Amino acid sequence: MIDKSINKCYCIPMQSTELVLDSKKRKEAAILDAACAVIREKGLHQARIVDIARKAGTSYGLVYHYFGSKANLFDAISNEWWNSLYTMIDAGAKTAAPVNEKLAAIINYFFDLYETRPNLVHIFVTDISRSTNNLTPERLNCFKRFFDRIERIIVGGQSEGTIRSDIRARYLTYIFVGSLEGFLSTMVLENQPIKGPEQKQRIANGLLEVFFNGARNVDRR
Amino acid sequence: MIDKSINKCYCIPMQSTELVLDSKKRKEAAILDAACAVIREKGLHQARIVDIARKAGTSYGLVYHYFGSKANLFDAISNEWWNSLYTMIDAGAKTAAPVNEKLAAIINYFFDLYETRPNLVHIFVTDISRSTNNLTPERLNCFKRFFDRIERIIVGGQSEGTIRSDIRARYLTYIFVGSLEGFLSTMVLENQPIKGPEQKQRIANGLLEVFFNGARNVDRR
Amino acid sequence: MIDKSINKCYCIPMQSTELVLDSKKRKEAAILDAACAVIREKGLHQARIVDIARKAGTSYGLVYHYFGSKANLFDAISNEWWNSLYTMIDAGAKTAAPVNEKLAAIINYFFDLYETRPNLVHIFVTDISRSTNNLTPERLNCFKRFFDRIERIIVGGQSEGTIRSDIRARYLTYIFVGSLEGFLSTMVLENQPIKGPEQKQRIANGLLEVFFNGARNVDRR
Amino acid sequence: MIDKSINKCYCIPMQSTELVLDSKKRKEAAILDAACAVIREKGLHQARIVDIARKAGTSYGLVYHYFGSKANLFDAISNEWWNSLYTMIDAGAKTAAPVNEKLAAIINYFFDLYETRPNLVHIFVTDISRSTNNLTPERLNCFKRFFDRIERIIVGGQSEGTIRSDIRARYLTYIFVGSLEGFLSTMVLENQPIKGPEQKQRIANGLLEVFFNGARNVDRR
DNA sequence: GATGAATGAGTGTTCATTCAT
DNA sequence: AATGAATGAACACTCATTCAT
Repeated sequence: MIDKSINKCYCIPMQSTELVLDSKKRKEAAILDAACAVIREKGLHQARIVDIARKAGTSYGLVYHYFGSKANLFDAISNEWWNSLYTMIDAGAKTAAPVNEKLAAIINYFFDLYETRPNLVHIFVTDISRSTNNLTPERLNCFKRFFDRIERIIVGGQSEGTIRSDIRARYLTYIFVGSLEGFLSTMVLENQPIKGPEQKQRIANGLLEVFFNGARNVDRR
Repeated sequence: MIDKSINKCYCIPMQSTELVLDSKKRKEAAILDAACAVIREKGLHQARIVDIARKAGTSYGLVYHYFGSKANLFDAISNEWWNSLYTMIDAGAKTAAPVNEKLAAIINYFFDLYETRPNLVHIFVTDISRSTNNLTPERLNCFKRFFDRIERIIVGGQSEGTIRSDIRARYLTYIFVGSLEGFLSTMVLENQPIKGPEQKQRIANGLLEVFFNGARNVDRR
Repeated sequence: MIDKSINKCYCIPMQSTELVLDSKKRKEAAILDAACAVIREKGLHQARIVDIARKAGTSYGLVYHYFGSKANLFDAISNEWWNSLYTMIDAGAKTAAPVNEKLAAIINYFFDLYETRPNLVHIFVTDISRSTNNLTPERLNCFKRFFDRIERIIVGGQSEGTIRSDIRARYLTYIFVGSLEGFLSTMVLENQPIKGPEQKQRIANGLLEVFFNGARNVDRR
Repeated sequence: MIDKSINKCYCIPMQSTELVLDSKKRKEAAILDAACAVIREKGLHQARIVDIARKAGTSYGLVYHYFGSKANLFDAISNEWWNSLYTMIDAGAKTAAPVNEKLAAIINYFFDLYETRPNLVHIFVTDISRSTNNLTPERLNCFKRFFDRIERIIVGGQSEGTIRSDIRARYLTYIFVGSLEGFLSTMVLENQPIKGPEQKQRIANGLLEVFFNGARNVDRR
């Protein structure tokens, strides 16, 4: 259900079916990969183009040749992040799956991505989400589009009666996304790897459980 | 229950009972206030010492006279944030109040602070929480101390049987803090003021409701 | 006998046999030359990188491109000084020339250099020799290596019986180098040019004469 | 024969005969002492007024109250150095002592001073002698006056026939002072203390011996 | 006299960006 | 396409000096 196309690494997959992946694309991908690694390590502002180029095995002139500016380079990363995310959510939204499955898919998407492309998730949590530097209206919009999509799912749940309507869908959206990001942030900032699929499942279940059924001890109800 | 001492503004309270608030403290406070405003507006990295000084109505030399370096200045802000937070939580923790009240107090603390000192909350959401620049072990520790306190409250709830024990207290902590931060982030980044005490109450209730009882529509159960 | 390779100017020799002296080396040399001039004029500390760049006809950014820092730039000058000096002494030391000729060669080296590259000699007398700023162990070592080489020559003289052994070779070294530096310092600080080869010869002879035979009037002995 | 007044410490001698040494003088002396210590340690340029004041146990405002500026403070040290030196030489010059005794007195003056006030000698060797920063005509004049006095002594020796006249008195002056400074520099820069009066005597003798009789092995003559 | 708050000129250094080769 | 030499705006920070108290 989940589009995992984002999981593909930027750099040349060894067993690529296309025999000729032209050098241009290859370099571009190497630069993007390197950019993710360096930005993750140092943060967007401290990430120097020279470092990125060096890590990508090219000259820094080439970075400008391909991307024009540091801002553009970051935008390329950002856009890829958001587009993958939107695509994934939209693909799920079309299905007739119940709300909890749709939300589960989103949670899994993030955790899967954290395993395959931790740098990107790190950048999302830090420089994409919160940097005041980057707080252009355009960038805020990316977030709104994300929230809107989640909200639509939740509204869907409210319409079909599976989600309570006495709390605004927008608020529920913030709570859902906030919880998810809370987990990701901690893992990312403390550099914790996910220890096996069971832990991933446990966390995902915990998130969904609390979101749907709350933290209250049922025995006492 | 909640220690609101942090709410006092750094700058000279107009109706100060102490007639003499020595000039030194006054300047220091003015600089801290200005720093919060500028850092909030531009982000830590883009905040120039000259701007802060100008906004504080002093020369930039004085900023160094008092704080020694930009990093120290930011640390002063950070420390004040964390210490106020710890103090508030600890004060609440001592009481015999039920878990939900303790958590409500924490939620209220954040939302009240957002009204009285929005700059500080903004900085928390952006530069204190997420900046990779600042990811020193010491700064991670501040976060851990915060989480540990929340976790202790939740463990308390698990012991007394009001909070379910089938989900790790640490996970519940991430969910609780994440939800709360989710709201704050949105308000902060979209520059939304809280429209009156009713809205604040509605949000706070929403957060607690979902955390304790979940988003599921009870009718359908 | 004396290796005069150091006498070559950093900047492009007008009658260079190599048609292509790549621009990179040329700029680097121009910067070093300019650095010598500015440091000589203002002293290491007062020498501003901007001045050096301007005198070299480049931007100050390029100075950093090539040398990384002011300290590195100064080290480059220093190292060149010391290496040339060591090379010269070592070349002379290998020969079977008598001690007085070896010492004469060293004296001549300094005075020749003072004519061809007065800036460098000036810097040696002031910033290389005496600056407390620069008194790192590494820099002291450079001096020690210089003294060790002179001492070895003098010990050679003591062994072969031409130099008295009742005074420690180390002391004689200090006296020899001190006398030589005494002359250089005066010329350098008073900005005196050497007036023709006869004066140079007279000074060199005076130095050697007194070092070997003393200042006492022989008639009276 | 040698005026050792310079040896007195700036700060209050415990057994002062004047019972009341007014606080003003005391502070001034403390500042001068501290200045010597700090300048010796860091070099003139790196010596901060704050450091000097702190070491002197006063506020930096007071340094300005007494000395007006950093340059003045350094001049006070410089002047004291030169005046003591001139006084000492002039006192010796008036006597009918033979040249070698006069020069011996000068050598002893320096080495004695190195024991009692090493900081001052250090500053002489580094910042007074060689700093290009300080190369004002006035400061060069101080040196000239020193050299002139030595030259006069040597000319005296040439007149009375004890010193050879085939080498210019000025050159002999450079050689004498250079040798002496060569020793001092080494001791100062390597932070070597003089190990007892015998070593001091040995060095002084060596200097005079070589200056008068040369380094040549007499057996071979 | 004594203090230290306040000032701001001055400078080393970084780094995105341009462009000739 | 690819390189890296060259540029200069921008900024943190130092520290001598002034001056109100």
